[in-house]
Amino acid sequence: MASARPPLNWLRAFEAAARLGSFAGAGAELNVTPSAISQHIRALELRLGKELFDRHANGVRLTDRGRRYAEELGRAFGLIDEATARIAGRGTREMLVVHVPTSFASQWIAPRLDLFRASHPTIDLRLTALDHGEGKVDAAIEFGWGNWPKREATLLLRDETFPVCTPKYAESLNSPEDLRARDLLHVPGYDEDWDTWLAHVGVTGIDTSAGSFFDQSIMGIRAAIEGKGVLLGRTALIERELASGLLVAPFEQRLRGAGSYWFLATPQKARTPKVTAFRDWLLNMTAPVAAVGA
Amino acid sequence: MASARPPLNWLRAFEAAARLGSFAGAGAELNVTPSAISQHIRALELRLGKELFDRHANGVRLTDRGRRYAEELGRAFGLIDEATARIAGRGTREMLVVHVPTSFASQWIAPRLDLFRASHPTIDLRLTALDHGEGKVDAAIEFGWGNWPKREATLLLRDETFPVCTPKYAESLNSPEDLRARDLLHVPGYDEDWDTWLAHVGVTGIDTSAGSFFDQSIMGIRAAIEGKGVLLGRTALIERELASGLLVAPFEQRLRGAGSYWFLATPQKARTPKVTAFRDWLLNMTAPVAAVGA
DNA sequence: ATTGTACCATTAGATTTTCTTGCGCTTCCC
DNA sequence: GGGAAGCGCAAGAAAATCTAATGGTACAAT
Repeated sequence: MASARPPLNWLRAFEAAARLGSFAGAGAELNVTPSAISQHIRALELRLGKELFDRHANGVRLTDRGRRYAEELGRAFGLIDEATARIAGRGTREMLVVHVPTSFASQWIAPRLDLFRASHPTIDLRLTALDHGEGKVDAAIEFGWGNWPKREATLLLRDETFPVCTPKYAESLNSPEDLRARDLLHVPGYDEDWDTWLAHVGVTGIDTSAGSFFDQSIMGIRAAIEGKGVLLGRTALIERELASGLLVAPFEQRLRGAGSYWFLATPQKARTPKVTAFRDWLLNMTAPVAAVGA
Repeated sequence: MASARPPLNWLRAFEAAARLGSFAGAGAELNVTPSAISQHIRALELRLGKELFDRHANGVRLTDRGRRYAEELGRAFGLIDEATARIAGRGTREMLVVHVPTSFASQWIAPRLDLFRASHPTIDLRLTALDHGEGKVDAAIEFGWGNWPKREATLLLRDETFPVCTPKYAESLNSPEDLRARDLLHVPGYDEDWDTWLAHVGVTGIDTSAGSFFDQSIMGIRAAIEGKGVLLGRTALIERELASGLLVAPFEQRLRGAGSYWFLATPQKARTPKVTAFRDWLLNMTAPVAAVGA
């Protein structure tokens, strides 16, 4: 009878406190303060009309009743964990759900996933480009300026913007002026676009309203790889293509943008081990940066 | 491993939907909208990386995986319910926690508890005078004007205020002027006090700053029963004493106050069966009144 | 073919639940 | 005597949950 069941979060707090022998220990396991645990257990006792712990100034002790209840709850939670592990098919592994731009996921994270898996075999990643609403994902990676409200923002990558194309396409590009006669590939949505770059290198008279436009960088990258034009690329998303020679930078001028890629998580989520582990791994994979609390 | 466990409320929503075969059915059982169930299950599937339901425009169908998972979760929740029933010692009975003024609990509810228990044998009551903070109690009974924010208020009792004392004490009280030479018993905190009543009956010159003062009506009632003075009593709290003759009203003038006793619950709590049952019972026990949404 | 009903999906914002913070207290150890 | 550890409490902040509104589809009834 669901309606006689106490709130499950209270039971979770109680079971953890009983198993670990302290509110402080339970708080550490559940990533909350001991005060939160105390309030849950107090509420549970109010609801049940029974004392589960004897209170002492230097710690709590389970009552006999509390110990029996905790044992049974422990078995129930064990069943839940086993069922979840069986259904998810990952044993003691856990899922980390991250909201990431498609291009960053494909171009930057996917090529390194083997490294993450090797160093964190118990964490499965789910990268989603969709917005699932508040609290449904564990963390996010966003491009911007780091000033998101209510999120801890950790700087991952500063980007540089510069033209790229195939080596063959580059043969006819000796100076930026040569872009006039070529197809420009655009990915709108950033402050740095063809106008910005051309102004940066002091070239005028090129029609930047022409060319092909893509909603996502990865589409433009693919078009460039297929030799369909010159893409205004960004470092983070094409470093493998540059390294392999699939794409080259026909000019050496690069534009340092104001935006960067940031790792975002709410303070509560940021404290969970899997989020911490992923963030630290990302930081290891990128240049040293300082975390900026937003 | 607690950290790989999905949020328990998501599991609860999923298990109910699976067992009842619809999101609408699960919503009805858990007193939430089907939309809430839908969002929880979607989030769970995101977290697990597995589909638990096949979606159809006219309803959902469990996948095989979903059915297996729901069966195991059902067993776990069954363990939780059994353990809770064993510890609480009330089988399928459930606890209703109500925040009530001490005097109202003792003087009005307690004398009728047998009637409530007889008509609702599956609901145990816990009456508490303490404030346990938001969301820790299921409902409240308060004295006031019915304008609490965010609470559904149902009028229970309008009160009348008038002097009461023992029959023996009343022998020397032929008119309100006779109160001048007697001990007044006060329960401060109401708009209607001795000053108000005396003004109401047109009597002046009685020192209402003298006498004994009690923080709770039940103390004053006991003092009156012990013949220690004349209490300015209120209908709801002394009807049994009046009926038994322990206390009498030496004068017939009664003061209709502005305040009343109200039954309060948040809209969410108000929808739960046990809260509904208790409120309806209270209404049956009191004069017919109209519910006022606050 | 049309209409009504039932159900679920999605998004934005409201509400509720949960949690943190700050402070206070006690016990125990050094 | 002082420091460390632990829990309690209340107020307010943060997070989680939920509702409302709208839209869509399938199916049954007409």
